[in-house]
Amino acid sequence: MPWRVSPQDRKQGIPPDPYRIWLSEVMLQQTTVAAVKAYFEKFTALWPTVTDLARAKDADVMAAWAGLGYYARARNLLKCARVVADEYGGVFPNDRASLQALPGIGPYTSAAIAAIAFDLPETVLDGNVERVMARIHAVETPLPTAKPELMALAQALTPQNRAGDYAQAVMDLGATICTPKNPVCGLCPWREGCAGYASGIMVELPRKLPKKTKPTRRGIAYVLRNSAGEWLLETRPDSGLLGGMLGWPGSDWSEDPTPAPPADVDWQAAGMEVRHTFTHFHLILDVMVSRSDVDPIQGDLVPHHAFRPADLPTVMRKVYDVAKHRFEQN
DNA sequence: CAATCGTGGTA
DNA sequence: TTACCAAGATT
Repeated sequence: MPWRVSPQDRKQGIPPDPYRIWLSEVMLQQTTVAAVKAYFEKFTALWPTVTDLARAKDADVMAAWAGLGYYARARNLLKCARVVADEYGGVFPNDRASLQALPGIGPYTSAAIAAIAFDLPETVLDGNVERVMARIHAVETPLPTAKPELMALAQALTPQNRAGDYAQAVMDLGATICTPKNPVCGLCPWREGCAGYASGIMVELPRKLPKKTKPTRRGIAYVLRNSAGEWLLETRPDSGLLGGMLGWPGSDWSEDPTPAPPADVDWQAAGMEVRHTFTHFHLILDVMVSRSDVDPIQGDLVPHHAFRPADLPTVMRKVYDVAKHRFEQN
């Protein structure tokens, strides 16, 4: 993983870069290593230091984050970089409390940075550690009720030395051996001390409270391109779903959406709907397209050369794909 | 504190 | 096709 200190660097006494540890840990929140890698490389290439990131334009950071999800992370990332640059002289604070006071850094991330970047004996509790602790101690209390109990167990095992390496080792174990499904107990170095394995219930742990089913909402998205090749787009409000991201104007997303065309022109149905699933609902979007040169009621016209579909969040890129297909039919 | 907030891979 | 899941934070 590109954010880890290589064995050679470690041997030469080269310490981890708190900026890279912080950036990787924020990107890894609820996100797989595979998805993060390319984004981490892109961000560190564009902005090698926290001071560079602090000077970036908001729109550039949001565009670079597009596709990774949980966009509040990107807004908080930039806020955090600016606090570190302006109030800490570009140097991350090296204690748990100061770290957790920064935007976008919660209990897990503050502990991870403290342990991994500063070699402090803090305990990290993420989904991996929860699962490993629940299994080796056969904790049958369901999550999230079990969190305090699992934290206490994790703290009891955290070593005073190299807590960061220990934390990463437990997370690696959870990611590769002690996996949610089909754990590879035959290869596990902790098998002999594992109460879950001994009683044969390891696969069922950690238990979780049942989840609610996702409702389906509908909506209408409008894609307009004028004769100059400009696209009608809008920057979404800073808070809420897809906050701060670029998108197509549209209706509300609800059981029965009200049409809200962003310009009083002739709209054509694209003929194909877009389906997308968010954290807590399914969305079905009807796509309307138009070629016209009327002044828009809402949104901004973006020149063709300045518009990159990759800057859109995924649901909006799906809308673009459908609209593009429709435009190319004529 | 329960709800909100993305996406892509996988069984 | 559907549901579940992944190195959580914020309100």
